[in-house]
Order: sequence, then C-alpha cells, then structure tokens
Amino acid sequence: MSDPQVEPALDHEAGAATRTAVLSAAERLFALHGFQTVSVRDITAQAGVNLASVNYHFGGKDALLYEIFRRRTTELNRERARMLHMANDRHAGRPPVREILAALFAPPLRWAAPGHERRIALQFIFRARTEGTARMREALQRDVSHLERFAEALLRARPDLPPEDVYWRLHFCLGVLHNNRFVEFDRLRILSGGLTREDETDALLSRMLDFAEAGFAA
Amino acid sequence: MSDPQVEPALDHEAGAATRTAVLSAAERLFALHGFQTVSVRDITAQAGVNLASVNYHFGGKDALLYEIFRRRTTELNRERARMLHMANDRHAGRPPVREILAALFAPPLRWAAPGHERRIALQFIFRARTEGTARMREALQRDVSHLERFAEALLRARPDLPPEDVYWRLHFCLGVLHNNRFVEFDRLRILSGGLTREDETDALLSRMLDFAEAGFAA
DNA sequence: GTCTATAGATGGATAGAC
DNA sequence: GTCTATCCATCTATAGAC
Repeated sequence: MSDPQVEPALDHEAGAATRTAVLSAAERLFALHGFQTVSVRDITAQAGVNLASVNYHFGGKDALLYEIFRRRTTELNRERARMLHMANDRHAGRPPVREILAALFAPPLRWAAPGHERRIALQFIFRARTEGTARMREALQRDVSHLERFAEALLRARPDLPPEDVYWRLHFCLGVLHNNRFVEFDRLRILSGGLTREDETDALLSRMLDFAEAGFAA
Repeated sequence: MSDPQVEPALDHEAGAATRTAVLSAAERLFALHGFQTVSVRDITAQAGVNLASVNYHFGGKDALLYEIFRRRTTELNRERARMLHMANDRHAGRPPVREILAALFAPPLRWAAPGHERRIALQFIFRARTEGTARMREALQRDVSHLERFAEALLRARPDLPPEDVYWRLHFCLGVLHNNRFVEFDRLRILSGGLTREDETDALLSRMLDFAEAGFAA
C-alpha cells in the first residue's frame, strides 16, 4: 500500500487523484504539442500538481510517456480485435475484406470524432508513431501481434493473391488511416475550399472503406 | 561578397565548403534522429566545423532547418510539376488519373530509392510533415499551390464525381504516399516475414498506383 | 571566416523537510 | 505523498580574440 509503484485500484486511494491529473494533462499536452517540446514543468503546471510528482508516481518523463502509450494502444487494439472477432463470427471465420478493414478503421475513427473522450488519446497515438521515444518505437515495430490477426484474415479473404500483395495493400490501408491527423485535415480543408468535413465520422469511414476496398480489389 | 547572408554561387568561394558541410550533416542527422533531439553541437561535430558556424552562416538552428526544408520541398515539387506538365501535354490537358498520380508519387519514390542522393532528403521532408517547427508547419499548411494543380487535374479527369469526393481521395492517396518511411517499412517487413521488398522502387510505384487508381475509380 | 570561451536559459531529476 | 530548493547536464546563441 505504501509502495507508489503499485497502481492504485480506485480513485479514493491516496495519490490517485494526482496520478490521474498528471496522466490527463500529459496526454493532452503531448498530443497537441509534441513529446520533446513539452516539459515536465509544463505538465505539472497544467495539472496543478507539484513538479516532483511525475518522478514520484511514474519514475520520470519517459516512463510517463510510455505508460500513456501502453494504456491507449492496448485499449485501441482490444476494440479492434473485438470487432474483428465479431466479423469472424458472422462469416464463419472468413469475413470479406471490407469488414476486416472496418474493424481496423472504425475504432480509431470513432475515437477521433469531435466530443469523443478518446479524441486526444488518438492524436497521442498517431504522434507516437512518428516521434515516439526509442522504447515506444521499439514496441511499435516489434509488437505486430494485433496486425497479424488482420493480416491472416486478409490472406484468408484473398487466397487468390500472392501474400506479398496482401501485405503491401494492408500497408497502404494503414497509410490511409494514419494520415488522419489534425494538421492533414486542416490542409485538406484549405485545399478543397472548405468542401471536406472531417467531423462527419460515419461518412469519413464510408469514404475510407470505399477507397481501401477498391484498392484491395484491384 | 562580405555579407554571409548572400548565398555563395560556387564552392570555391570562401566559406561555401563549411556551409555545404553543415547543410549536409544537418539534413542527415535531422532525417535520422528528429529535429528536437539533434543539437547544433551534434551537427557541427559531424560536419567537422566549428560550433559557431551554424549561427554565422544561417542565423540559428531554426533558420538552418527551414533552409533545408525550403530547398528540398521546392526541388521535389518542381519535379512533380514537370511530370504533371508532361502528362498534360501528352493528353491535351486531360490526363487520366493514373498519370496524374504517377506525377505525384514517382519523384518522392525515386528519391527514396537506395543509393539515390536524395534518399535522406526525402526522409527529412517526411519528418517535417509531423514534427516540423511552427514555421515549417505553417508553410506546409498554407502552401498548397503545388497540390492545387494536382487537384485541378484530378477534377478534370473525374468530372462525374462530386468535387469533395475527389479531394478526399487525393487525401487518401497522400496518406498512402506519406506512409513510406523507414520505420513503417521495417514494421511491414517484420509483419510479412520478409516478403516485402521496399527497395524495388519500380515495383513499389506500380503497386501504389494500382491501389490508388482502383481507389479513385470506386 | 574561424575558433574558444562563456553567457544565459531551460530541462530532468533528486534531497530532504514537512 | 507533497513540496521547496537545488543540483547538474545540456542547449542555443554570442562576444571577442585571431
């Protein structure tokens, strides 16, 4: 109980409020401004807690970053796995390409919707993909276990294709997905003269699936 | 002549060798390790020049970064514009989607080829898209002039589609393109068990065009 | 133009009182 | 567990000798 490394089970344990405030402020600041530019001082100021609390509760800045990263990616991939599982059940283990890709796309798109409680968390994850710490990048590279299930499903859905074609197309689909960052949406809105509306989540998911499914069918 | 802000025309002018060494080392280090983590000290050490030379020749770290960024994006977009122009000429101003996208994809893919002298420069540009300075991100967001020509060409090629559909699909295509970073290739190679070969540039371009063209035709 | 030395600012981390 | 004060490393930028 007196060990601060042990994660508190409930909020009414001592120190849990501080811990939560730090996690929340850090996630938000990192997502909006980047990992290197945001300092521990920024975080604790925003959270209204003491400077030393980051070290006490998490062990340091990098460990704090990794903790947020691990939590969010685990949660996101769990949602994806659940959707893929349901698609498998609906189609006797051989769902069509579109439903597989929907399981891959829909959870992050839902998170990205305006007003969703995980909107910031998703931007954090996207940022971790490109500017994460060594530890995060290593985890992203090595831990492809969740993607493996998607790759297997796609290979089953398109047994006519050479496997390398399936892997490449999955890679392209991930590119389509990971391009959904605030900056890119802003740019697109400027380019299109305001025609594009990225806040209509369902419409965007349909567009992405139309595009990716057609690319996969080529 | 004595003004260090004036760009030297040739290498045998005094100081030009130092300038070039700094530019080259900075581009390489930034591309490989990120903008915030690489210090002016790292750069000057790698270039074998003095610490103060970055400030003398460029005015500071941010100005150096922006100089590299401006040079490379200008050069890349010029190549793209030239290819688009040639495609326009070949088809009386109305080239098909695939040739438009080829003009968008081929120059960066050529740069990314192993052994190409712009291989590092391209990784620099890709990195600038996500972790650039405020000045770079502003330039990326506002300067959509090169993309406008591509958007216009695509709108002409698909007058049957609602314009917003064209803009969205262009956005998806850019996602496919921008996902071509070292880290993502590494990940894909691990996932595919070594099946994917990103060093075969022509094959990769064909795959990307097949995918994107089909997505556009949906 | 080049170089050394250093100013000036900021950051992560920690010791130790409470 | 919290907080202040502080250590120490590192960075950008610059002054000034050569």
